[in-house]
Amino acid sequence: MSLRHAILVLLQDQEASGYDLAREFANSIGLVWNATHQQIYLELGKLNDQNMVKFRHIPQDGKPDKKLYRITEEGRDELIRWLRKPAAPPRIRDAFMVKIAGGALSDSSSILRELEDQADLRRERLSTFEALASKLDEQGRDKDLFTYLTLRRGILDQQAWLHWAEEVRSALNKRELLSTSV
Amino acid sequence: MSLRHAILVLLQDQEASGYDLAREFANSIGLVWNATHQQIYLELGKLNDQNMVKFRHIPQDGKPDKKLYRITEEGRDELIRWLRKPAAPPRIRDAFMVKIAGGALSDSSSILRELEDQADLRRERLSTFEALASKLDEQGRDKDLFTYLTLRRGILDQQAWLHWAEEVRSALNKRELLSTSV
DNA sequence: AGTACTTATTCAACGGATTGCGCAGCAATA
DNA sequence: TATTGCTGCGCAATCCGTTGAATAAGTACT
Repeated sequence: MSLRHAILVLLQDQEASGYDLAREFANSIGLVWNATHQQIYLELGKLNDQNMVKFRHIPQDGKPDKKLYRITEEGRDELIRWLRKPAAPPRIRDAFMVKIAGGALSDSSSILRELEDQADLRRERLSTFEALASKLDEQGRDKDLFTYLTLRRGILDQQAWLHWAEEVRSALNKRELLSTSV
Repeated sequence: MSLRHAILVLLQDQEASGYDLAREFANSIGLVWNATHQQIYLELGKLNDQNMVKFRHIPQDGKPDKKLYRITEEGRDELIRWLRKPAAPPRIRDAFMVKIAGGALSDSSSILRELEDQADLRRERLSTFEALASKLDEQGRDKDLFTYLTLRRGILDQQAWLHWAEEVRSALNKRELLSTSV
């Protein structure tokens, strides 16, 4: 429901092409909302039809032409309206956790293997978020306070996950010992 | 993609009706995967067509009749096959976080108000998860190890969120002071 | 020279998910 | 007595999202 609003948030302070937005969805906002380029182009089309954004055509040579979108008055109004009404709690859909819940069917070693893969991913994210956050520190984080707070959310989330992974490791190792000693 | 697998996990150790499953999706597994009753009934129909589950008709008096589903051999095979292949990382779609990212458009007070609403929800969840976890403690948590680990994930997640909320509060209060002193 | 990646947009098909509705009867509360 | 809530199942329309592909020209690497 609010891919549109995520796009409007991004267009708030910059004019951008669909391609630009897709890149940002892979990085900054991606922390909080995922979208593929197909979705973004589609949504930009709809937003344009509804006069929430407008674009100008930029011919380029060497590269394909692009459309630079900017938010309109109506778009900003819509965004503000949306910001005012309470957000629905996020739906949780974590396939890996479904596996954990059904873990009794697997053997510990294969769970641990996948746990490590997921942990690698989390560690990677953690260090990129930390790098971005410390870059903000240097320049004073008051200007980009909300970017900073978003990053903090990501950081705390990864840390909590990694801490949980520790618990899983020790619990499964203990279980392994019990089953082999019998 | 894996609502079906979440259902199969639940049917592993109990026979259940669509209604029973819906309740569990609102509680235990809901921690990890959300689904509405419409989705569940639809998926049960498909699973039945594919012989992953079968059901028996239970007439009841006072209450409407129900269908009690149980997992079949084929269902268990499918589940095990799915458990073996790596899970895709969960897509993140958190509308409230989009609001935070676009927070510069709102005033601090309305952000703080919604933050408190969300915090209430998290605190509520935290205490129900903790209650469930301590119930497992008493009976020894080794038998239901994976339920316990799933609960721990939920607990750590809520705690991390609440910790983040603290950071947001102090950051926004500081910001408030700065803007009023100018 | 061939392969692969980046910039840039778009379409089509399919499947998953949400929203809204409908039926039906019992129990409990206001 | 009216309303709300619980148990229990289901359909239909629509929307959202994913997957896969196509086009097109430049750059960079092997």
